[in-house]
Amino acid sequence: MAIDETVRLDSFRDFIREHGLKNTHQREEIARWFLGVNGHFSAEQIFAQVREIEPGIGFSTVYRTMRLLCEAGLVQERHFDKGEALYENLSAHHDHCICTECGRIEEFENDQIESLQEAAAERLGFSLVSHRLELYGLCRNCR
Amino acid sequence: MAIDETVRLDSFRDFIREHGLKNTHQREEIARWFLGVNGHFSAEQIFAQVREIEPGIGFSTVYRTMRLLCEAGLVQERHFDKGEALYENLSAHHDHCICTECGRIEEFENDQIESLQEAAAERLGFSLVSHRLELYGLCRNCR
DNA sequence: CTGGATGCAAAAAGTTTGCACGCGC
DNA sequence: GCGCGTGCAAACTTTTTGCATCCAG
Repeated sequence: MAIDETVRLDSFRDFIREHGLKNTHQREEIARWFLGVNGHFSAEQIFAQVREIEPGIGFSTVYRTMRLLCEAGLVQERHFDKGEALYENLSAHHDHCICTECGRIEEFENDQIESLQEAAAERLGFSLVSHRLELYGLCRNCR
Repeated sequence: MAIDETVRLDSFRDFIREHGLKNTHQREEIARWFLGVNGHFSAEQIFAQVREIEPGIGFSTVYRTMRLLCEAGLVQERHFDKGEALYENLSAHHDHCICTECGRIEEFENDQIESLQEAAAERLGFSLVSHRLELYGLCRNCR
């Protein structure tokens, strides 16, 4: 995990360099923090966390850097059932199971479902690029 | 479909009455229009359409009525990959296949996937209430 | 008549943009 | 030094709310 984080951070630095951009302090700190966590965070949460490390940081820089991380293919922006965007590290693919009561999010993967999806898209004449599967229900503690 | 629409409209009227609310002109027109269409519409689109029938209508009334329709279980609010909310009639369950190029949305259903989802949720200790499955890809015309 | 519903405008919430200054390269 | 990046504030977009008035029951 620490290793993976380092690899991903390097991959972000490469992305920056390859695109003729600059590797600033702020980008470095946002990426370092975000690539090291698991879960789903809003821009506001990321801002709050990174501000503890880099006090002068601005909101826009968070948005701008998160967009960069998305373009670099390291992060994905998601909209669960609210309007607000949540960012998530993109590594191995997985789907989400969300508790409607307490908001707890579990991740899972299921190859059988994946291949049925592929087939379903094909039947509609689509070539499948990606998908989104979210299960909503009550978790162990809430039901 | 015309029959179904009438049933659903009556069901909305019942919901209103049972909750001690009032069956206003505006609610009636919004519900009548929306329950009669297929597809996914933003508040703005609904507003524009209903305004042709009921010119004086306000934006807030659209939002308020759509919320009522959701509470009545007749409509669902969805967020595809943008922040903006889209409303959809909730009748038979189906999932969505979305073209990332032209935005075309196809609906489908697949019982095999449904039961695998049930099993996957169970394995995580969740009792499944609902789910959301969206396939993204290129449609026949765009690929 | 009376309380909920409406339309408007203002406020919120979330996100983007313009701009002058600052700092990587 | 040049030009991209930053922070700030203002603008924008989408949705919600406060309030005076209106109208359904």
